[in-house]
Amino acid sequence: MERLPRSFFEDYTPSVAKRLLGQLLVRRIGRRFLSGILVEVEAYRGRDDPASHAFRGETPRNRVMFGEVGKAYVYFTYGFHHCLCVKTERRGVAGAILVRALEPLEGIEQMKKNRGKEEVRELASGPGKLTQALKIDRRLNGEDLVRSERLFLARGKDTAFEIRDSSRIGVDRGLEFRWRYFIGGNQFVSRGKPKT
DNA sequence: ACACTGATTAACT
DNA sequence: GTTAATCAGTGTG
Repeated sequence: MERLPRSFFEDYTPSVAKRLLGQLLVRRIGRRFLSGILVEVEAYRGRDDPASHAFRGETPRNRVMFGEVGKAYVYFTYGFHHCLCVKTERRGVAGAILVRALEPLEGIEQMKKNRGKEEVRELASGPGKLTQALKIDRRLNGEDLVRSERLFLARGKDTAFEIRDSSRIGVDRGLEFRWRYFIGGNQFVSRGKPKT
C-alpha cells in the first residue's frame, strides 16, 4: 500500500481536490481496517473564499487549516455530525478539502454496524455519514494523515473515471466557485443538491 | 420527486 | 443570541 506523501497536499486546493478523487482513505481501529475510495470532495480556501471557515482568519476551531499540510481538520457541526477535511496549500495559508463521500471497500460489515444501516449506498454517501461509518470524531483533529497508523490516505488503483464539478453543497456564499468535485456516474456520491 | 423540520452542540458575534 | 461545509424522517404532489 503506497501512502500519499506530504508533497501531494502542498498545492492550490482545488487542484489537490481533483487529484484526491480515486485515492483511498484508510481507518485502522485495532487490527481492523475500514477503507473506501474518495468519490466526492470540496475545496475550501481562506481570505478569498466566503464559504470557508477560515474566511475571517484563524480561530481555535479552524487552526489546523493554517498549519502543516497533510493533517486532518475534523470539526463538529449542526450539533450532530463530524466532518473530515485534509489540510492543503502551505503553512500559514488556509486551505482544506472536505471529504464528502466514499465508495466502501474494506470493513463493510463493521461500517454497517457503525451506521445502523444495511444498504452499502447509505454507509458513506455524505460527509457526516462517512465519519460515523469510520468512527472519526474530534479526537482525530490534527492527526497527521501522512504518518498516522489510525487514519491515512493511500494511492488508489482506478484512475479511469470522469471528474465532474458543481458549486459546493450546503453553503450560500462563494457560489461562483465550482469547487465540488465528484466521480461521474458513481453510485456512492452524496445526493445533496448544489445551488448551481 | 421535492420541501420542510427537528435534533443538539459549540463556535463565533 | 444566532448560526452552522448535516441527516433522517415526514408530509405533499
